[in-house]
Amino acid sequence: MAAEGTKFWYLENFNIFKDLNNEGMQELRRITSMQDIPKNQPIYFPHEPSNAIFFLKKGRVKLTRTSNDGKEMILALVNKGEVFGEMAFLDEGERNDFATALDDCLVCAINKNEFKEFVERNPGLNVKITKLIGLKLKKYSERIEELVFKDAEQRVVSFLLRLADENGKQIGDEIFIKPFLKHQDIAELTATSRQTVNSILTDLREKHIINFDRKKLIIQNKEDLQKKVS
Amino acid sequence: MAAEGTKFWYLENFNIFKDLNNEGMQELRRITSMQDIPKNQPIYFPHEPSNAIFFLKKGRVKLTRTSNDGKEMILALVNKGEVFGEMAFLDEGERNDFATALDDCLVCAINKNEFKEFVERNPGLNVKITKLIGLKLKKYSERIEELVFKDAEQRVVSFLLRLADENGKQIGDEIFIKPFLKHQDIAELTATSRQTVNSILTDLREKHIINFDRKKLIIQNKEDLQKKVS
DNA sequence: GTATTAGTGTCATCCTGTTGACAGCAGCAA
DNA sequence: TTGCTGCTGTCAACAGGATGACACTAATAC
Repeated sequence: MAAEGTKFWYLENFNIFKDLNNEGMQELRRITSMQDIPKNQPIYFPHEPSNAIFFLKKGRVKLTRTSNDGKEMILALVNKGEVFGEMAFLDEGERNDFATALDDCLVCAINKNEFKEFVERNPGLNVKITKLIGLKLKKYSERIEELVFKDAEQRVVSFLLRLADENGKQIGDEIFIKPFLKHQDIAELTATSRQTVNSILTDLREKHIINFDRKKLIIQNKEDLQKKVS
Repeated sequence: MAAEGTKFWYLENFNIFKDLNNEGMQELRRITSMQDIPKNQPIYFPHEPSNAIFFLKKGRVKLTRTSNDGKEMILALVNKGEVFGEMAFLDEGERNDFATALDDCLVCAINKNEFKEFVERNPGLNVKITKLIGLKLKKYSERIEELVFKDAEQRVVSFLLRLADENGKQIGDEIFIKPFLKHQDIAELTATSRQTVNSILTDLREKHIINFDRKKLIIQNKEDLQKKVS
């Protein structure tokens, strides 16, 4: 589902390291450390000093924030091949989000200071990092727009469509997404309640637009889904 | 109200050009063009090609988005000394927001391609641009958090406090903000309705926490205001 | 195999904030 | 001055969705 070769930079789910030469890759390997993170384990906490950026090799990660009165929201999902915690690069003093493994993950941690020196020696990375952050900016602005303009059903449907693009496999005329998420997570991603997510999903299932269980989601009729948010 | 000299980069409302040497400044001047934009006039439209970035010398600008069914929201307010339209630098093909002058403005437009070449010759700018975009990212993430966690009154109050920080003048123990905004604009900034903004402001006025008319806002009791969002 | 826990399905209740409607006011134009 | 237009103030009616409660089912642990 990756959109390689398109002219739109923000569709290239880019690996910022792909143009490095051999020495570059070796050096990069030297300043990184691999970590296995079991499912549901934290990767970093809010208020912890920001001293690394991460590259996700395997699994999924969620970045969350908690309100003063204990409610949770998911800021973003991170998929295999994506970078997270990149605000460390901008001298963010301490984390203000909370990164947790959604599956068993393999994470590649790069020390912030070593990375900065590395970027100085490989200045081509600068633009890539800027684009990476610009990409997140674009995603966030779309998120804001959604929260303002769309109702609960449209937000959930938009999320399902995004999920299909990022994690779906087309099989015949259906799109399979596996593993799925629990309803509570979808609620925290779309700013609704668990119950509302459930009733929206159930309703879509009754109309044979989607099907799902705890493990997977199947989009049976993408067109009808898209009509709901057009 | 600017927080110069603080250790937090994201509080430095920074002029990305301030460390340029003389030649740099001269060259910069060569590739920019000044434009007077009268109040309420557009600066750029959605879907227009993104071929310049802007530096606001005088006045205020709003960046808005419109939903399919015609509703408006304000993505950000831009104050004197700030950069906007910077996504052009990242090869955004066309604008996806709408920039309008809120006052009579003086705007400095820098051609995208010439600016890119300029940055290549002044690589110190790279990090500054990245931080600039990172700053917006941080602001947007806070915005999302607000939309998810806070109710209408808290969102409006948070906005007033931000406005006080960015545009307020402390006189005695009161903070003056002038010019103010119309209620409709505040509604579009805080994702509420004009009527709700009005009733919130009126309520705060009755409690002698703020005072306002069409021209100005006075914050009489910042502590009480802060208590509402703590 | 059974117990325990985590997640799902469903409902009635309530409440925040939207909507539409209209009156009053300020500011500008002629 | 008169009129027009855009903004503010207020209210009643309505609705989308949150909340809490509880039964049910799948997954995991023992």
